[in-house]
Amino acid sequence: MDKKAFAEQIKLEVLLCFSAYSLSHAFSRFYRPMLDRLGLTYPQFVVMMVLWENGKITMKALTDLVMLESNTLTPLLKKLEAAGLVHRTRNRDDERVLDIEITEAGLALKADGQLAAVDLALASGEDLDGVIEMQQRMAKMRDSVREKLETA
Amino acid sequence: MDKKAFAEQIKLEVLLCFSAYSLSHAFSRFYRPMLDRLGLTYPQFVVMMVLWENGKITMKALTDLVMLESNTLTPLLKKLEAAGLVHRTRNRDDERVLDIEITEAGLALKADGQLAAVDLALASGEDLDGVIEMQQRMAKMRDSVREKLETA
DNA sequence: GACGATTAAATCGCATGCGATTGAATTTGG
DNA sequence: CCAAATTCAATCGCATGCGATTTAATCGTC
Repeated sequence: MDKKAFAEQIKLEVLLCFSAYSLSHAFSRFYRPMLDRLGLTYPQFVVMMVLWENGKITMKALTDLVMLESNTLTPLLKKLEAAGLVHRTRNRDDERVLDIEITEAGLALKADGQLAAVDLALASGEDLDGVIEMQQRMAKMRDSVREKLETA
Repeated sequence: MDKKAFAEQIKLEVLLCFSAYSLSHAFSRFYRPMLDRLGLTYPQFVVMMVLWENGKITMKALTDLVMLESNTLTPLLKKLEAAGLVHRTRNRDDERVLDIEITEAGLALKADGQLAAVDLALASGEDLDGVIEMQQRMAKMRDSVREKLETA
């Protein structure tokens, strides 16, 4: 079958990208009740995961870890700051750099937040080995796609 | 190790949900140049995939297929209508129902759109068997998560 | 047939994502 | 040393997602 004939038969439900897209939304909807109790949205939770682990980080390093850019993270971090969970300060040595540091109130959420992360991780319907394998393969696929985008 | 001790060690990079989240964004960013040439965003492309296959569909059926709600799809469909790719009409038999039908201009994008879908499907770094397996497992996981959300 | 319950879509508000641009600080090359 | 290039974060505009609510139409039960 040539590419055109194959293309005519392709359907949304078999597309890899749509499975990833709809899976990501499904997780986000599933997590909402638990994250609501923490007062966090899912992207805010992702940022807090980084801060619970690292305590302090620059904007640049954060963009690399969460794979989002400053145009997304700046408003999000301002909301976290308004909620009292982080401090945002300019770096003394290089004024271009923004330092982000978790506050006492942010640290106070750590235990509950990390417990939530575990509960959520176990809610996928896969067994533990399956969860680990799928997580690794999706991460590998993501890195492969990102690699291709860079070298394009 | 108890749950609390396990939770303290958990990191963003090993979370299943974050792999799905970052994979979905990676696909979206990777696809953008090709979708730009079609004049579509990724969610618009998803809707057009359904319409290229079905020609005509109700809003209700569309929300089930793409797993998004009318509050997301109404503005998106109005943009597609403004671009001349779809018609939106009220159903004669039941005025609550919105019928969505692809136009000639929308059909004219079908061949290019479906070819794009094939190119994109092959860009993940997995071989064909791996693509199919991952697609199926992600879809199964998504359905499992959605099932749990419903019964919660 | 009436009327409360249900269903479908739209509307509103808020929080992302991200391309494009801007502005400020630093680095680099001559 | 200094101007151009680079880097970093912020800003702006637009397009999602989605919870909550509203509006309109239909259904179900008496």
